Amino acid sequence: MSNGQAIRMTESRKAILSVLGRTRAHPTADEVYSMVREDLPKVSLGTVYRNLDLLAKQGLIRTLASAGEQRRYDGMVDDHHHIRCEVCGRMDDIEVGNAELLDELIIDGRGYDVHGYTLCFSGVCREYAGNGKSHEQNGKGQGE
Amino acid sequence: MSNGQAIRMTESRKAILSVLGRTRAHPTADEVYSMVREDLPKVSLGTVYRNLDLLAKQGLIRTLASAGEQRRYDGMVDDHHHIRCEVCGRMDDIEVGNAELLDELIIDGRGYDVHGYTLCFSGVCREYAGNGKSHEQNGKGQGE
DNA sequence: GCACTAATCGGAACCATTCCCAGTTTGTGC
DNA sequence: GCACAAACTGGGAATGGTTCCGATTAGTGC
Repeated sequence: MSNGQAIRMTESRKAILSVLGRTRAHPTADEVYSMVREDLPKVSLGTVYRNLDLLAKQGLIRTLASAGEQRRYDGMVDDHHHIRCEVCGRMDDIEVGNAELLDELIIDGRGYDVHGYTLCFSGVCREYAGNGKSHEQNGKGQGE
Repeated sequence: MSNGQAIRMTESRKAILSVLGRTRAHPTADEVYSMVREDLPKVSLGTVYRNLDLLAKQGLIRTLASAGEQRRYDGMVDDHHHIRCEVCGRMDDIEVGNAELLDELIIDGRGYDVHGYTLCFSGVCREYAGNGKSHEQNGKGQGE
């Protein structure tokens, strides 16, 4: 999915890639910002946003989906899926069987040229599970 | 999925349900707002947001996922899936085979109590397909 | 009608993200 | 190393979706 056109690898871009490469979390833009500032204290938030966007377009990182939530970024670009905690919003990788089954699922694409899909699970992470709170989001089908 | 506790069905809530019930589009909050204002010209945006949220919690409508995008709402709460145009952002329903296969897919939930999943396809709608523009988003796996 | 609660309005506040622009850095040809 | 153009950056302002808040209105039980 690289964009053909290679981009110049500046200090700030290297720092962003390094930050995303060495965390297994899926940080938001401002989390990336504060981590990058440990290496490059003068970097600006605008630069972080601009470069996250650019690196995602290049296919070097990945942007994760979650409606109305802050955008999150992932340094791993190979094919894997995620689960989001409905309580605290953290995201983890999740191991899934043969999700490529999905490729054969579409019956009627309504005239769309289908490129891909987002598959994101939702649930409650270990930290918040079983403490009595009922977090009934949208259940099966189309999570929040 | 209803919340047990029934809510009072006020004019503005009825109007929102009616608007969502008679469109097959998946309007954003401010599209709902302007449609509701045709019936109830004095309704405020805050009320629309509050009630969309409330109705979604009640399971009477559904909130649709799409990272960094405006939230969209759907009056159909039964189990179906969506496709989003990468160019113009519109969302349509899409017909999918036995997506309940997904229920058996999870191998390692990383300690999460898994509640459900979001499955949203991405592509280019009829209107923008085949006009030479290359819209290479994130392809297969984890769309934007 | 009265008291009480829930819902609403309108606008301000909030916050993630994008835009703008002057200044700096980088790459290229010499 | 020097000059030049293009790309990049920092800082801050602007934008736009969403939430919050105080005052007002509507609904409910008595």
